Amino acid sequence: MRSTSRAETFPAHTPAVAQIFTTVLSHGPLTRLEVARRAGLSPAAVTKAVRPLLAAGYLAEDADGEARAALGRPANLVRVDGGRALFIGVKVTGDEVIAVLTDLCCRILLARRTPLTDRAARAVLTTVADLTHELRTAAEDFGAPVLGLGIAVSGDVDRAEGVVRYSPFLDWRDVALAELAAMTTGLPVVVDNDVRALTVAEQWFGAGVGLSDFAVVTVGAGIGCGLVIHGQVVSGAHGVAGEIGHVAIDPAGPLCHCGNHGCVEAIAGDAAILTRMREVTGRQVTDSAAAVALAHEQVPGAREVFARAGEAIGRGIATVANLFGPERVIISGEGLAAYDLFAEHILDSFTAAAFGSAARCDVQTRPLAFEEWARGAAAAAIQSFITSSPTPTGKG
Amino acid sequence: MRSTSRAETFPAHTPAVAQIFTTVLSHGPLTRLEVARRAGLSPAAVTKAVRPLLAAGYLAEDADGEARAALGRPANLVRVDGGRALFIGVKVTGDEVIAVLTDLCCRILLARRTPLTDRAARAVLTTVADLTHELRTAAEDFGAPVLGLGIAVSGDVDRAEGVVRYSPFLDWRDVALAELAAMTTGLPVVVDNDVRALTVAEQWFGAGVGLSDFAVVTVGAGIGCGLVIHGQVVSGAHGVAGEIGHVAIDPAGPLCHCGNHGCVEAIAGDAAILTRMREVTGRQVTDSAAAVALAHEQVPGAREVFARAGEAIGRGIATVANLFGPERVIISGEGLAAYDLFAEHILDSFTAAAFGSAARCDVQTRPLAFEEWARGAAAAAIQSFITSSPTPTGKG
DNA sequence: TGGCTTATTTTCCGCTGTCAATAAAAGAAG
DNA sequence: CTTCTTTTATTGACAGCGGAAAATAAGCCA
Repeated sequence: MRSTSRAETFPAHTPAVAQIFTTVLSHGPLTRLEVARRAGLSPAAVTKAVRPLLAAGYLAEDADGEARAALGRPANLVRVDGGRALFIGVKVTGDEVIAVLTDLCCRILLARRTPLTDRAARAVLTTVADLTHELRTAAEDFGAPVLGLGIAVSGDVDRAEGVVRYSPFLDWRDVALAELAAMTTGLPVVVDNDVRALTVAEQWFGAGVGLSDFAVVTVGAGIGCGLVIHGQVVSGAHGVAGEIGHVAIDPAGPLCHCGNHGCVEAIAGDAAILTRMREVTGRQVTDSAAAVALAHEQVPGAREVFARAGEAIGRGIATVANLFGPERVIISGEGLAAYDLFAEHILDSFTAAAFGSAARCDVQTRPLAFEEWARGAAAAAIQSFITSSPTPTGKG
Repeated sequence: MRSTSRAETFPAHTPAVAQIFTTVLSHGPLTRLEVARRAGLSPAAVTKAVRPLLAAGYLAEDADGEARAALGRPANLVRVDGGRALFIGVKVTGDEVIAVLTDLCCRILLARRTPLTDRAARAVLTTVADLTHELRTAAEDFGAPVLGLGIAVSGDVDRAEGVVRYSPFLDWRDVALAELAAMTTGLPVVVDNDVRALTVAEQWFGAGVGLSDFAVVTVGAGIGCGLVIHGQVVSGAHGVAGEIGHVAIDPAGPLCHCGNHGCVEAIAGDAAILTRMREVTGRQVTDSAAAVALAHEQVPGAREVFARAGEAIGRGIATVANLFGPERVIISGEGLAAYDLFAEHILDSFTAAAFGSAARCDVQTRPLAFEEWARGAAAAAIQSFITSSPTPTGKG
């Protein structure tokens, strides 16, 4: 997180405050007593932590809960005032930049997309700055300040340093994106890997709320995976983790760009599906939509291409489940457009390949709108805003 | 942890004390200043935490460090007094029970093994109790009390509850082993999965010291894997994790007892190697030693069997590395007896299959003496002794 | 014997979160 | 309409942890 201007910070002077706030953020309006139970604190601590947050406007008190227990003093529900602060999330792909404006509860207020003609860092930075400026201007209508900018990039990203180590799609190496973007926008900036950002969004605002161990699998051009273990997003000792796309499941499978045979991505990635679809049907298929159409038109062999892809994904998920035993796996990604073609095969092969209790893992799917990646970036910015302590506390 | 008698407990009234103690335990004798730095605390806090531990005899002060900086007041090294307390670790296999007596530093003082004729829980319990009694009697010579008993069992074990949910090798289901053993021995008892226990031993006393993300892979009858992520051992939401043995790497591979084809264990487990060795050489091979001998004798095809197994293990490890990005992978297990036949193939296929930075993961091997599994159980007991807080502090 | 340097201890001190008591806000009971 | 009961929220005293800074200790070196 870099910032040039002295930006507004979150008044979380103690871990307990941050924890209480995130509890309210994730679990909707709650009574103070309920918050105390969920956060493992005493009610007194909650009262004390909530007061400054109310005063600062980050929390609000609902007049009254509708459905009330007949007896006793009525409870006052505490909720996050989403309108108190705004955030911008940006996803940079090889072709375009997508930006969203969200509130503190990570609800999307506005979305913008701009095609990208030049992938050089400088050009991308300009586009990001322009979009940010545009959304910031629009944000004035909402009467709340924009307090952070999150940028999601695929590849090897060092979030702590704000540096994109290596992004194959953009052909970037060691770009200090957070620092550059902070200078041009004047906002605190978080840069993170796109899948990890999406995982943060699920952890705080999605299907991962309340779970300490889950995985997010994204299906699309690449096959990615974000892991949350012990309540924390896994980044890997060398900054890379969750490479489910390059889990090799079939030595006899097609050659992957990573040099191995039978990676999940080499079977179920968009490009792989297109290639195979061309081989099988003999037709010119140039995009995923066309491939899906062929399958829906019952063109001979077309469905089998998706079946094979689904099977590969299912086996990849089973591998994840066998290795760390998540409570839930959330499947998402642009590739889900073809989910009706996949679903059964994913689940079947997952069930077959999951060992013992790992099969008890709950496999869900979640549609992924095009702005969702950018929302992930916003979630990362929100997370950083809340947890980045104003007091310089090191961690061992 | 269940205990019938009021056992001696560790005076760790605050997390800082436990952390300081484990720092000294893992990182050998240290000056207080050094401990403070490593634990991220102030020197004052260390002094305060160390005092009661010295008084209770768990820590001791070395008169003086030999190699001293020329200048300034000489430092006083603080170390754990291993002789202060003893622990017993027991590993139960299908054939025998192995027990070790260790000191607080998890150094093995004595080891015993007893064949197992009856796998019923009652019979095993009797054997465990006998061995425990024997070691406790012998422990009197060391002039320190035995403060805990750890039992390691393969299969699905719920450590928190002390229950063996399901152990295929023993054919146990829902055996409340900790409670039973605590009743018969009067010691605090920890029951854990064998691979997890071994992982704890590596984390605290072995090659995992100081690492927050690493994996332990065991090669033998089964292929197992213990994971430490974010400094904690991964247990999985349903109590099962690290099933690297049932990661399927080749749909065309041999049928595994789990019902899938090409699991790592179905290629590289002891039984798989023996079966394949018989097929390839046409000889009667009944144990692993014989298989290793054939390979060493250059019997045609024999080396290839091990090569194939090594390759499977390497690919399994690469899968772990791709998904979690550990800093290190420690390979161990009885199967390492054949390591010279494996090594190259494991490393080659790991390097080939690891994606990007995952290949930077440090792959080590570590010989595994027969008592090592039991030592893991002792490590679990030690860990539990130190971290189980006397004050009932819940965690959310 | 001073001076210098580094290690350890001491002495406050702020701060956090708990405890126990109290206030608040209803409906229920008389 | 008052009083009781029940549940929620708040208050204020308090204990304890860990930090900062200053003091002290313990050697080397002139």
